Amino acid sequence: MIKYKNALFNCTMELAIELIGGRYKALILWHLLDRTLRFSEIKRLIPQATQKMLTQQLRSLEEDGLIIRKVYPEVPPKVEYSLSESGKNLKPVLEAMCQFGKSYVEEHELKTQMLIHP
Amino acid sequence: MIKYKNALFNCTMELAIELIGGRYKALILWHLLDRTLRFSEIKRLIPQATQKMLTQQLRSLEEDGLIIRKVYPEVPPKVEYSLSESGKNLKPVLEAMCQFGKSYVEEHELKTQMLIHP
DNA sequence: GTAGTAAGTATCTAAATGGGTACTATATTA
DNA sequence: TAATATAGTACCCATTTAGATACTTACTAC
Repeated sequence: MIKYKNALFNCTMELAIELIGGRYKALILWHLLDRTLRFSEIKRLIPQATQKMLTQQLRSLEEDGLIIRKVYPEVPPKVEYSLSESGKNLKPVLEAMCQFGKSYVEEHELKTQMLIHP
Repeated sequence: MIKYKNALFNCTMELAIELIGGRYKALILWHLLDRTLRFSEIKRLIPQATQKMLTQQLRSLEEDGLIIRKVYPEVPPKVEYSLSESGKNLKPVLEAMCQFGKSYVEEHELKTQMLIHP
């Protein structure tokens, strides 16, 4: 039994789901694996998420100590997000997920189409 | 770009999240990694989920071809769930998640307490 | 003849999630 | 003088998700 933030988890798997199971969390972490990103860059990388959603997910990831939020006291604002040490531990998970997705696409012969980006 | 069930995904990671991101999906798959399970066994393993939720998640996993549902024409009913070949490809993901959870518990010194089971 | 069983479905309600729009700050640019 | 840029917050509404409860089937045990 694991206690975290007034919730009980029966196994580490349940805790892991709680930590990275959010709507866009794994995707954000995946992008941060490459490098530190500004808020606007994340928004551009995940256009299907609204600004509110991104802010929410980023705050949650920060609270759980998976990412680090660095605010520069400038105008216009500049905020950089990067992976914490805990967050970096997610690398095997994220890479395995990506690999699984790839194999799933191949097995199920999902049409992969390139779209020209303006 | 990947097209799956009338939805578009920008990368395999997004698809993977769609497939295993549901409330109890990863947990169900994790338990099925060990062995085939009857519905009632899954219910016992994940008591925090209602029957409706479990049925829903299991149906979704079946639709996505990650698990196999075998119904025995008996009364009372007997239904067995097992991993498909696609589902078995999730093993590295699930094991990495579990490992991450473990390291997170250690790093953050979350009290792990044993509860006596009646 | 009643109770219990396994794996559900149906229905209703409550709570969480998500989207849209408007608003904020202040320095720089046109 | 007005527009632009960034990283938000505030508010309202719609949708989705989740929970609780009752019901079903047909066989077996009591």
